Amino acid sequence: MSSYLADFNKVFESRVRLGMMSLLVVQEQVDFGQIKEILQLSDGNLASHMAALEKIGFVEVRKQFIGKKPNTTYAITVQGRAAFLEHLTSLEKLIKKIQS
Amino acid sequence: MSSYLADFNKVFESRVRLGMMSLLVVQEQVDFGQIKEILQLSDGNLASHMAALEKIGFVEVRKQFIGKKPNTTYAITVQGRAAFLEHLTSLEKLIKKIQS
DNA sequence: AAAAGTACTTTGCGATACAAAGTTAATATA
DNA sequence: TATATTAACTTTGTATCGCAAAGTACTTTT
Repeated sequence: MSSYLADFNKVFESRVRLGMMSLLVVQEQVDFGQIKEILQLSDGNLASHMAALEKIGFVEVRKQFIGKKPNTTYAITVQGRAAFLEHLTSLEKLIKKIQS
Repeated sequence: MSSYLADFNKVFESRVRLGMMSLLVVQEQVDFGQIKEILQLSDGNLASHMAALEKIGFVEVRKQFIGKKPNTTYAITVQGRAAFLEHLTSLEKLIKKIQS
């Protein structure tokens, strides 16, 4: 791939993962149920995309019990935040390049 | 998919097509060879992604001869430009939403 | 005891991305 | 005139992806 597009992170070439990161970057803690509802995902789809973000260290999982119910919350990591903002920055640059 | 991400055009969820549209939106005429070199694509990959953009009416093909050599140039269509700018606009909105 | 909730994992399939090789048609070269 | 080259594809094959649906494990509610 050319340097023209080198800054775009491949992991963000997915609406689902883009959506997840968007949620996580604004809200420090988001749980499974919230993400599922907001992004309208099936359990499996949510789990697998989140696993991908986890695997590369962009997201951290926190498992706890709320009352008697299991609860899984996700949080963005420092690297995840950096990578996502970098990605958005290169998109912004692209937009500006186009507008000028 | 949630309304949160509904504005993102699926056809632009590809670095190659994103790159092509970026080139075409700033430069009215881009030919096969230029795109190939700038985006570092194989002939086949270029042709198939461009065919996808053509098929949905975002790009127009112009075939001509330059001297005695065949030359294929691509140009963005009105709809293509509109759709791409819309896509970028929703990304901008996302960025702003996040920054606020 | 049965049903439901939470968070997955597995399965299976259709779509996608890509390189590599093959194709077509013209031109240039030996 | 045979062969190689160039340009622009198309075809083929493979690996990966995205997703729904079904299955699993564990717990709680009925």
